[in-house]
Amino acid sequence: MKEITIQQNKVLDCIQEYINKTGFPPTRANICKELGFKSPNSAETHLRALEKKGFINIESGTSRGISLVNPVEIEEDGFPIIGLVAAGSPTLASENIEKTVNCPPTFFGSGFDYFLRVKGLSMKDAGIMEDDLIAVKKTQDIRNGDIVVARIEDEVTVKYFERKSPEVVHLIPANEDFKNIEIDLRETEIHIEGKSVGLIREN
Amino acid sequence: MKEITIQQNKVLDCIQEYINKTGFPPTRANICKELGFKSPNSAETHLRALEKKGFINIESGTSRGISLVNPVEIEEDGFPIIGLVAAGSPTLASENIEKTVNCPPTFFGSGFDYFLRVKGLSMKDAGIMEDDLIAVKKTQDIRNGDIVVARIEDEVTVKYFERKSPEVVHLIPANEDFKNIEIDLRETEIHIEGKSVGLIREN
DNA sequence: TAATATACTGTATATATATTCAGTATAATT
DNA sequence: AATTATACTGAATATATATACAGTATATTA
Repeated sequence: MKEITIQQNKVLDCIQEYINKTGFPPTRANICKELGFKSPNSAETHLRALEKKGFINIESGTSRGISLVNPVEIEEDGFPIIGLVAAGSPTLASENIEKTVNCPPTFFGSGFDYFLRVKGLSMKDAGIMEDDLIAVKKTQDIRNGDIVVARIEDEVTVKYFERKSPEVVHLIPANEDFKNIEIDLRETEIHIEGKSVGLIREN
Repeated sequence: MKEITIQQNKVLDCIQEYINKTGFPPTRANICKELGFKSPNSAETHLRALEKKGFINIESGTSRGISLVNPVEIEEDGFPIIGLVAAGSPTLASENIEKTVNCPPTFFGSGFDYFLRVKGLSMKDAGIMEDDLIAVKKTQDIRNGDIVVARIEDEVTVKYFERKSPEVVHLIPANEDFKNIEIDLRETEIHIEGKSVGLIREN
Protein backbone atom coordinates (compact mmCIF):
# COMPACT_ATOMS: atom_id res chain seq x y z
CA MET A 1 0.00 0.00 0.00
CA LYS A 2 1.70 3.14 -1.23
CA GLU A 3 1.36 6.59 0.21
CA ILE A 4 -1.88 8.42 -0.35
CA THR A 5 -2.26 12.13 -1.14
CA ILE A 6 -4.57 14.48 0.72
CA GLN A 7 -7.00 14.74 -2.17
CA GLN A 8 -7.01 11.01 -2.73
CA ASN A 9 -7.74 10.55 0.96
CA LYS A 10 -10.69 12.91 0.67
CA VAL A 11 -12.04 10.84 -2.21
CA LEU A 12 -11.53 7.64 -0.20
CA ASP A 13 -13.35 9.11 2.80
CA CYS A 14 -16.09 10.32 0.49
CA ILE A 15 -16.62 6.80 -0.86
CA GLN A 16 -16.73 5.35 2.65
CA GLU A 17 -19.23 7.94 3.83
CA TYR A 18 -21.39 7.53 0.74
CA ILE A 19 -21.58 3.78 1.29
CA ASN A 20 -22.35 4.24 4.98
CA LYS A 21 -25.08 6.70 4.12
CA THR A 22 -26.74 5.07 1.11
CA GLY A 23 -25.69 1.43 1.17
CA PHE A 24 -24.10 1.57 -2.28
CA PRO A 25 -20.98 3.18 -3.76
CA PRO A 26 -21.03 6.58 -5.48
CA THR A 27 -20.80 7.34 -9.18
CA ARG A 28 -18.14 9.68 -10.55
CA ALA A 29 -20.77 12.40 -10.62
CA ASN A 30 -21.71 11.73 -6.99
CA ILE A 31 -18.10 12.17 -5.91
CA CYS A 32 -17.87 15.41 -7.91
CA LYS A 33 -20.92 16.79 -6.18
CA GLU A 34 -19.70 15.81 -2.71
CA LEU A 35 -16.23 17.26 -3.19
CA GLY A 36 -17.06 20.17 -5.49
CA PHE A 37 -15.37 18.89 -8.66
CA LYS A 38 -16.81 20.13 -11.93
CA SER A 39 -15.69 17.33 -14.19
CA PRO A 40 -16.37 13.62 -13.78
CA ASN A 41 -12.84 13.04 -14.98
CA SER A 42 -11.56 14.56 -11.74
CA ALA A 43 -13.18 11.73 -9.85
CA GLU A 44 -12.10 9.22 -12.47
CA THR A 45 -8.39 10.04 -12.21
CA HIS A 46 -8.49 9.94 -8.42
CA LEU A 47 -10.25 6.60 -8.53
CA ARG A 48 -7.63 5.20 -10.91
CA ALA A 49 -4.88 6.45 -8.60
CA LEU A 50 -6.59 4.86 -5.59
CA GLU A 51 -6.94 1.61 -7.50
CA LYS A 52 -3.31 1.68 -8.57
CA LYS A 53 -2.26 2.18 -4.97
CA GLY A 54 -4.45 -0.66 -3.80
CA PHE A 55 -7.04 1.19 -1.73
CA ILE A 56 -10.03 0.28 -3.88
CA ASN A 57 -11.11 -2.11 -6.60
CA ILE A 58 -12.93 -0.89 -9.70
CA GLU A 59 -15.10 -3.29 -11.66
CA SER A 60 -14.71 -2.21 -15.26
CA GLY A 61 -17.84 -1.27 -17.19
CA THR A 62 -19.93 -1.53 -14.07
CA SER A 63 -21.96 1.30 -12.61
CA ARG A 64 -20.98 2.08 -9.03
CA GLY A 65 -18.48 -0.78 -9.32
CA ILE A 66 -16.23 0.58 -6.59
CA SER A 67 -15.35 -1.59 -3.61
CA LEU A 68 -13.12 -0.77 -0.68
CA VAL A 69 -10.15 -3.05 -0.20
CA ASN A 70 -10.00 -2.36 3.52
CA PRO A 71 -13.65 -2.04 4.40
CA VAL A 72 -13.99 -0.49 7.85
CA GLU A 73 -12.55 -3.04 10.22
CA ILE A 74 -15.47 -5.20 11.16
CA GLU A 75 -15.78 -5.45 14.90
CA GLU A 76 -13.93 -8.75 15.09
CA ASP A 77 -11.49 -7.89 17.81
CA GLY A 78 -12.66 -4.35 18.31
CA PHE A 79 -10.48 -1.28 18.12
CA PRO A 80 -7.02 -1.24 19.65
CA ILE A 81 -6.07 1.09 22.46
CA ILE A 82 -2.61 2.50 22.01
CA GLY A 83 -0.76 3.94 24.98
CA LEU A 84 0.66 7.44 24.96
CA VAL A 85 3.46 7.70 27.46
CA ALA A 86 4.71 10.72 29.44
CA ALA A 87 3.03 13.98 30.28
CA GLY A 88 3.32 17.34 28.58
CA SER A 89 5.49 16.28 25.72
CA PRO A 90 4.72 12.60 25.31
CA THR A 91 6.91 9.89 23.92
CA LEU A 92 6.47 7.41 21.13
CA ALA A 93 3.58 5.01 21.18
CA SER A 94 5.41 2.41 19.08
CA GLU A 95 2.25 0.26 18.69
CA ASN A 96 1.85 -0.69 22.29
CA ILE A 97 -1.63 -2.13 22.32
CA GLU A 98 -3.13 -2.17 25.80
CA LYS A 99 -6.31 -4.00 24.87
CA THR A 100 -9.16 -3.65 22.44
CA VAL A 101 -12.53 -1.99 22.73
CA ASN A 102 -15.53 -3.46 21.02
CA CYS A 103 -17.75 -0.81 19.51
CA PRO A 104 -19.40 -0.10 16.17
CA PRO A 105 -17.05 1.38 13.51
CA THR A 106 -19.54 4.18 12.94
CA PHE A 107 -19.51 5.13 16.61
CA PHE A 108 -17.98 8.52 15.89
CA GLY A 109 -19.58 9.41 12.58
CA SER A 110 -17.50 8.66 9.56
CA GLY A 111 -15.27 6.12 11.24
CA PHE A 112 -11.97 5.91 13.09
CA ASP A 113 -8.97 3.63 13.37
CA TYR A 114 -7.82 3.31 16.96
CA PHE A 115 -7.96 4.71 20.46
CA LEU A 116 -5.12 6.64 22.02
CA ARG A 117 -4.82 6.81 25.79
CA VAL A 118 -3.98 10.36 26.78
CA LYS A 119 -1.28 11.19 29.26
CA GLY A 120 -0.95 14.62 30.79
CA LEU A 121 -3.32 17.53 30.98
CA SER A 122 -2.14 19.68 28.07
CA MET A 123 -5.63 19.55 26.49
CA LYS A 124 -7.51 19.99 29.77
CA ASP A 125 -9.57 22.97 28.63
CA ALA A 126 -10.76 20.99 25.60
CA GLY A 127 -12.21 18.47 28.03
CA ILE A 128 -9.49 15.93 27.39
CA MET A 129 -8.26 14.56 30.70
CA GLU A 130 -5.56 12.13 31.76
CA ASP A 131 -6.27 8.52 30.75
CA ASP A 132 -9.08 9.50 28.41
CA LEU A 133 -9.32 7.52 25.19
CA ILE A 134 -9.23 9.61 22.04
CA ALA A 135 -10.76 8.06 18.94
CA VAL A 136 -8.21 8.71 16.21
CA LYS A 137 -8.93 8.69 12.51
CA LYS A 138 -5.90 8.21 10.30
CA THR A 139 -6.15 11.03 7.81
CA GLN A 140 -4.16 13.87 6.33
CA ASP A 141 -7.29 15.95 5.84
CA ILE A 142 -6.59 18.39 8.66
CA ARG A 143 -8.05 21.84 9.10
CA ASN A 144 -7.10 24.63 11.44
CA GLY A 145 -8.65 24.04 14.84
CA ASP A 146 -8.72 20.27 14.52
CA ILE A 147 -7.33 18.27 17.39
CA VAL A 148 -4.51 16.25 15.89
CA VAL A 149 -2.19 13.48 16.92
CA ALA A 150 1.19 14.76 15.76
CA ARG A 151 4.57 13.11 15.84
CA ILE A 152 7.81 15.07 15.92
CA GLU A 153 10.58 12.53 15.54
CA ASP A 154 9.78 10.06 18.32
CA GLU A 155 7.50 12.26 20.35
CA VAL A 156 3.77 11.96 19.98
CA THR A 157 1.48 14.71 21.16
CA VAL A 158 -2.17 15.69 21.04
CA LYS A 159 -2.81 19.35 20.30
CA TYR A 160 -4.88 21.82 18.34
CA PHE A 161 -3.55 22.22 14.79
CA GLU A 162 -3.02 25.68 13.36
CA ARG A 163 -1.23 26.31 10.08
CA LYS A 164 0.18 29.82 10.21
CA SER A 165 1.86 29.81 6.80
CA PRO A 166 2.97 27.23 4.24
CA GLU A 167 6.11 26.71 6.32
CA VAL A 168 4.93 27.28 9.89
CA VAL A 169 2.59 25.14 11.92
CA HIS A 170 1.55 25.75 15.52
CA LEU A 171 0.53 22.95 17.87
CA ILE A 172 -1.56 24.63 20.52
CA PRO A 173 -2.37 23.11 23.92
CA ALA A 174 -5.65 23.77 25.73
CA ASN A 175 -4.02 24.55 29.04
CA GLU A 176 -2.41 27.84 30.02
CA ASP A 177 0.36 25.99 31.86
CA PHE A 178 1.66 24.71 28.52
CA LYS A 179 3.32 26.63 25.72
CA ASN A 180 2.56 26.58 22.01
CA ILE A 181 4.81 24.37 19.94
CA GLU A 182 5.92 26.32 16.90
CA ILE A 183 7.30 24.30 14.04
CA ASP A 184 9.17 25.53 11.01
CA LEU A 185 8.68 22.79 8.47
CA ARG A 186 11.97 23.73 6.79
CA GLU A 187 13.84 22.83 9.95
CA THR A 188 11.72 20.22 11.65
CA GLU A 189 9.81 17.32 10.25
CA ILE A 190 6.32 16.81 11.58
CA HIS A 191 4.10 13.83 10.94
CA ILE A 192 0.36 13.99 11.42
CA GLU A 193 -0.80 10.58 12.63
CA GLY A 194 -4.44 11.54 12.40
CA LYS A 195 -7.10 13.59 14.08
CA SER A 196 -9.37 13.18 17.05
CA VAL A 197 -12.96 12.41 16.10
CA GLY A 198 -14.27 11.44 19.50
CA LEU A 199 -13.51 10.55 23.08
CA ILE A 200 -14.28 7.92 25.66
CA ARG A 201 -13.72 8.19 29.38
CA GLU A 202 -13.83 5.11 31.55
CA ASN A 203 -14.32 6.27 35.14
CA MET B 1 -42.87 -5.89 8.19
CA LYS B 2 -45.25 -8.17 6.30
CA GLU B 3 -44.74 -11.81 5.42
CA ILE B 4 -42.25 -12.65 2.73
CA THR B 5 -42.72 -15.30 0.01
CA ILE B 6 -40.19 -17.99 -0.81
CA GLN B 7 -39.21 -16.40 -4.10
CA GLN B 8 -38.94 -12.96 -2.56
CA ASN B 9 -36.70 -14.43 0.13
CA LYS B 10 -34.47 -15.89 -2.56
CA VAL B 11 -34.15 -12.47 -4.14
CA LEU B 12 -33.40 -10.90 -0.76
CA ASP B 13 -30.69 -13.49 -0.06
CA CYS B 14 -29.33 -12.94 -3.54
CA ILE B 15 -28.95 -9.21 -2.89
CA GLN B 16 -27.21 -9.85 0.43
CA GLU B 17 -24.81 -12.34 -1.13
CA TYR B 18 -24.08 -10.07 -4.06
CA ILE B 19 -23.19 -7.19 -1.75
CA ASN B 20 -21.02 -9.46 0.41
CA LYS B 21 -19.22 -10.74 -2.67
CA THR B 22 -18.75 -7.55 -4.67
CA GLY B 23 -19.21 -4.68 -2.25
CA PHE B 24 -22.09 -3.16 -4.20
CA PRO B 25 -25.73 -4.11 -4.88
CA PRO B 26 -26.84 -6.02 -7.99
CA THR B 27 -28.67 -4.72 -11.04
CA ARG B 28 -31.95 -6.29 -12.20
CA ALA B 29 -29.93 -8.20 -14.77
CA ASN B 30 -27.50 -9.46 -12.14
CA ILE B 31 -30.38 -10.86 -10.09
CA CYS B 32 -31.83 -12.54 -13.18
CA LYS B 33 -28.52 -14.23 -13.90
CA GLU B 34 -28.09 -15.40 -10.31
CA LEU B 35 -31.59 -16.80 -10.00
CA GLY B 36 -32.15 -17.92 -13.59
CA PHE B 37 -34.80 -15.39 -14.55
CA LYS B 38 -34.99 -14.53 -18.22
CA SER B 39 -36.61 -11.12 -17.95
CA PRO B 40 -35.35 -8.12 -15.97
CA ASN B 41 -38.94 -7.43 -15.09
CA SER B 42 -38.97 -10.58 -12.97
CA ALA B 43 -36.38 -9.01 -10.72
CA GLU B 44 -38.12 -5.66 -10.90
CA THR B 45 -41.44 -6.92 -9.61
CA HIS B 46 -39.79 -8.85 -6.80
CA LEU B 47 -37.83 -5.78 -5.82
CA ARG B 48 -40.99 -3.68 -5.75
CA ALA B 49 -42.67 -6.27 -3.57
CA LEU B 50 -39.69 -6.34 -1.19
CA GLU B 51 -39.73 -2.56 -1.02
CA LYS B 52 -43.44 -2.47 -0.34
CA LYS B 53 -42.98 -4.95 2.50
CA GLY B 54 -40.16 -2.92 3.97
CA PHE B 55 -37.21 -5.27 3.44
CA ILE B 56 -35.28 -3.00 1.10
CA ASN B 57 -35.11 0.58 -0.08
CA ILE B 58 -34.92 1.44 -3.77
CA GLU B 59 -33.47 4.76 -4.83
CA SER B 60 -35.45 5.71 -7.91
CA GLY B 61 -33.56 6.39 -11.11
CA THR B 62 -30.33 5.21 -9.55
CA SER B 63 -28.25 2.32 -10.81
CA ARG B 64 -27.77 -0.38 -8.18
CA GLY B 65 -29.77 1.86 -5.84
CA ILE B 66 -30.84 -1.02 -3.62
CA SER B 67 -30.12 -0.88 0.09
CA LEU B 68 -31.03 -3.43 2.72
CA VAL B 69 -33.18 -2.29 5.58
CA ASN B 70 -31.29 -3.91 8.41
CA PRO B 71 -33.78 -4.94 11.07
CA VAL B 72 -30.90 -6.37 13.12
CA GLU B 73 -29.61 -2.96 14.11
CA ILE B 74 -33.05 -1.71 14.99
CA GLU B 75 -33.90 -4.73 17.09
CA GLU B 76 -30.57 -4.70 18.91
CA ASP B 77 -31.39 -2.69 21.95
CA GLY B 78 -28.72 -0.09 22.34
CA PHE B 79 -28.55 2.34 25.19
CA PRO B 80 -30.86 5.35 25.05
CA ILE B 81 -29.58 8.89 24.95
CA ILE B 82 -31.63 11.22 27.10
CA GLY B 83 -31.51 14.94 26.57
CA LEU B 84 -30.67 17.35 29.36
CA VAL B 85 -32.17 20.75 28.70
CA ALA B 86 -30.93 24.21 29.77
CA ALA B 87 -27.52 25.36 30.88
CA GLY B 88 -26.19 25.91 34.38
CA SER B 89 -29.23 24.72 36.25
CA PRO B 90 -30.85 22.28 33.84
CA THR B 91 -34.45 21.31 33.52
CA LEU B 92 -36.19 17.96 33.65
CA ALA B 93 -35.22 15.27 31.20
CA SER B 94 -38.60 13.53 31.43
CA GLU B 95 -37.48 10.56 29.24
CA ASN B 96 -36.83 12.37 26.01
CA ILE B 97 -34.92 9.74 24.06
CA GLU B 98 -32.86 11.23 21.23
CA LYS B 99 -31.67 7.93 19.82
CA THR B 100 -29.85 4.84 20.97
CA VAL B 101 -26.18 3.97 20.97
CA ASN B 102 -25.08 0.43 20.36
CA CYS B 103 -22.25 -0.59 22.63
CA PRO B 104 -21.40 -3.42 25.01
CA PRO B 105 -23.02 -3.16 28.46
CA THR B 106 -19.61 -3.65 30.06
CA PHE B 107 -18.21 -0.68 28.18
CA PHE B 108 -17.68 1.29 31.37
CA GLY B 109 -16.75 -1.46 33.75
CA SER B 110 -19.56 -2.51 36.03
CA GLY B 111 -22.35 -1.47 33.68
CA PHE B 112 -24.65 1.49 33.14
CA ASP B 113 -28.22 2.26 32.19
CA TYR B 114 -28.39 5.20 29.81
CA PHE B 115 -26.60 8.15 28.31
CA LEU B 116 -27.33 11.72 29.30
CA ARG B 117 -26.50 14.54 26.91
CA VAL B 118 -24.91 17.34 28.85
CA LYS B 119 -25.93 20.96 28.43
CA GLY B 120 -23.86 23.79 29.85
CA LEU B 121 -20.31 23.95 31.11
CA SER B 122 -20.80 23.63 34.85
CA MET B 123 -18.54 20.55 34.94
CA LYS B 124 -15.97 21.93 32.51
CA ASP B 125 -12.97 21.40 34.78
CA ALA B 126 -13.91 17.75 35.18
CA GLY B 127 -13.56 17.42 31.42
CA ILE B 128 -17.30 17.31 30.84
CA MET B 129 -18.16 19.61 27.97
CA GLU B 130 -21.38 20.69 26.30
CA ASP B 131 -23.11 17.92 24.35
CA ASP B 132 -20.94 15.19 25.85
CA LEU B 133 -22.70 11.93 26.64
CA ILE B 134 -22.43 10.82 30.25
CA ALA B 135 -22.90 7.13 30.93
CA VAL B 136 -25.26 7.02 33.90
CA LYS B 137 -25.67 4.10 36.23
CA LYS B 138 -28.89 4.08 38.21
CA THR B 139 -27.76 3.59 41.78
CA GLN B 140 -28.11 5.04 45.25
CA ASP B 141 -24.61 3.89 46.16
CA ILE B 142 -23.07 7.35 46.09
CA ARG B 143 -19.84 8.39 47.74
CA ASN B 144 -18.40 11.82 48.31
CA GLY B 145 -16.63 13.01 45.19
CA ASP B 146 -18.78 10.99 42.80
CA ILE B 147 -20.25 12.79 39.82
CA VAL B 148 -23.99 12.40 40.21
CA VAL B 149 -27.12 13.10 38.21
CA ALA B 150 -29.34 14.80 40.75
CA ARG B 151 -32.91 15.98 40.47
CA ILE B 152 -34.34 18.76 42.60
CA GLU B 153 -38.05 18.88 41.85
CA ASP B 154 -38.08 19.17 38.05
CA GLU B 155 -34.52 20.30 37.57
CA VAL B 156 -31.84 17.80 36.65
CA THR B 157 -28.19 18.61 37.11
CA VAL B 158 -24.81 16.95 36.92
CA LYS B 159 -22.44 17.80 39.80
CA TYR B 160 -19.95 16.45 42.26
CA PHE B 161 -21.68 14.97 45.32
CA GLU B 162 -20.54 15.92 48.81
CA ARG B 163 -22.43 14.97 51.96
CA LYS B 164 -21.58 17.50 54.64
CA SER B 165 -23.81 16.13 57.39
CA PRO B 166 -26.78 13.76 57.69
CA GLU B 167 -29.01 16.68 56.72
CA VAL B 168 -26.87 18.73 54.35
CA VAL B 169 -25.66 17.81 50.87
CA HIS B 170 -23.57 19.96 48.57
CA LEU B 171 -23.70 19.69 44.78
CA ILE B 172 -20.41 21.13 43.56
CA PRO B 173 -19.75 22.28 39.99
CA ALA B 174 -16.35 22.00 38.34
CA ASN B 175 -16.34 25.55 37.05
CA GLU B 176 -15.53 28.65 39.07
CA ASP B 177 -18.27 30.56 37.29
CA PHE B 178 -20.87 28.41 39.02
CA LYS B 179 -21.82 28.32 42.68
CA ASN B 180 -22.22 25.35 44.95
CA ILE B 181 -25.76 24.17 45.45
CA GLU B 182 -26.34 23.62 49.17
CA ILE B 183 -29.30 21.48 50.09
CA ASP B 184 -30.88 21.03 53.48
CA LEU B 185 -32.71 17.75 53.22
CA ARG B 186 -35.23 18.86 55.85
CA GLU B 187 -36.38 21.66 53.55
CA THR B 188 -35.70 20.42 50.05
CA GLU B 189 -36.20 17.04 48.52
CA ILE B 190 -33.36 15.76 46.36
CA HIS B 191 -33.43 12.69 44.19
CA ILE B 192 -30.28 11.00 42.99
CA GLU B 193 -30.95 9.59 39.53
CA GLY B 194 -27.61 7.86 39.39
CA LYS B 195 -23.94 8.50 38.96
CA SER B 196 -21.62 9.04 36.06
CA VAL B 197 -19.48 6.02 35.26
CA GLY B 198 -18.09 7.15 31.92
CA LEU B 199 -18.26 9.58 29.09
CA ILE B 200 -18.47 9.66 25.32
CA ARG B 201 -17.76 12.62 23.12
CA GLU B 202 -18.80 12.52 19.48
CA ASN B 203 -16.48 14.83 17.53
C1' DT C 1 -67.12 -12.67 -9.90
C1' DA C 2 -63.90 -9.25 -9.97
C1' DA C 3 -59.92 -7.70 -8.01
C1' DT C 4 -55.38 -8.31 -6.25
C1' DA C 5 -50.93 -10.56 -5.41
C1' DT C 6 -47.61 -13.69 -7.12
C1' DA C 7 -44.51 -15.21 -10.74
C1' DC C 8 -42.89 -15.11 -14.78
C1' DT C 9 -41.32 -13.95 -20.54
C1' DG C 10 -40.18 -10.44 -23.90
C1' DT C 11 -39.47 -5.89 -25.99
C1' DA C 12 -38.42 -1.19 -25.87
C1' DT C 13 -36.35 3.13 -24.33
C1' DA C 14 -34.96 7.17 -21.83
C1' DT C 15 -31.28 8.12 -19.05
C1' DA C 16 -27.70 7.12 -15.78
C1' DT C 17 -22.95 6.05 -15.94
C1' DA C 18 -18.26 4.73 -17.12
C1' DT C 19 -14.81 6.03 -19.84
C1' DT C 20 -12.11 8.11 -23.47
C1' DC C 21 -10.08 12.22 -25.56
C1' DA C 22 -8.41 16.97 -25.50
C1' DG C 23 -6.67 20.52 -22.78
C1' DT C 24 -4.28 23.47 -18.75
C1' DA C 25 -1.25 23.77 -14.84
C1' DT C 26 1.97 22.69 -11.01
C1' DA C 27 5.26 19.93 -8.55
C1' DA C 28 8.37 16.17 -8.17
C1' DT C 29 11.64 12.88 -10.45
C1' DT C 30 14.95 11.20 -13.61
C1' DA D 1 15.33 18.91 -20.05
C1' DA D 2 12.12 15.34 -20.32
C1' DT D 3 9.09 12.41 -17.76
C1' DT D 4 5.82 11.28 -14.55
C1' DA D 5 2.35 12.14 -10.99
C1' DT D 6 -1.05 15.16 -9.31
C1' DA D 7 -5.15 17.93 -9.97
C1' DC D 8 -8.23 19.80 -12.41
C1' DT D 9 -12.13 21.60 -16.68
C1' DG D 10 -14.94 20.35 -20.48
C1' DA D 11 -17.08 17.68 -24.09
C1' DA D 12 -18.40 13.42 -26.29
C1' DT D 13 -20.14 8.67 -26.41
C1' DA D 14 -20.96 3.82 -26.05
C1' DT D 15 -23.33 1.12 -22.99
C1' DA D 16 -25.15 -0.20 -18.58
C1' DT D 17 -29.39 0.18 -16.23
C1' DA D 18 -33.94 1.30 -14.51
C1' DT D 19 -38.28 1.09 -15.82
C1' DA D 20 -42.47 1.17 -18.43
C1' DC D 21 -45.54 -1.56 -21.39
C1' DA D 22 -47.65 -5.83 -23.24
C1' DG D 23 -48.59 -10.38 -22.34
C1' DT D 24 -49.49 -15.35 -19.85
C1' DA D 25 -50.75 -17.99 -15.86
C1' DT D 26 -52.06 -19.39 -11.07
C1' DA D 27 -53.63 -18.63 -6.52
C1' DT D 28 -55.89 -15.85 -3.07
C1' DT D 29 -59.02 -12.47 -1.44
C1' DA D 30 -63.27 -9.52 -1.29
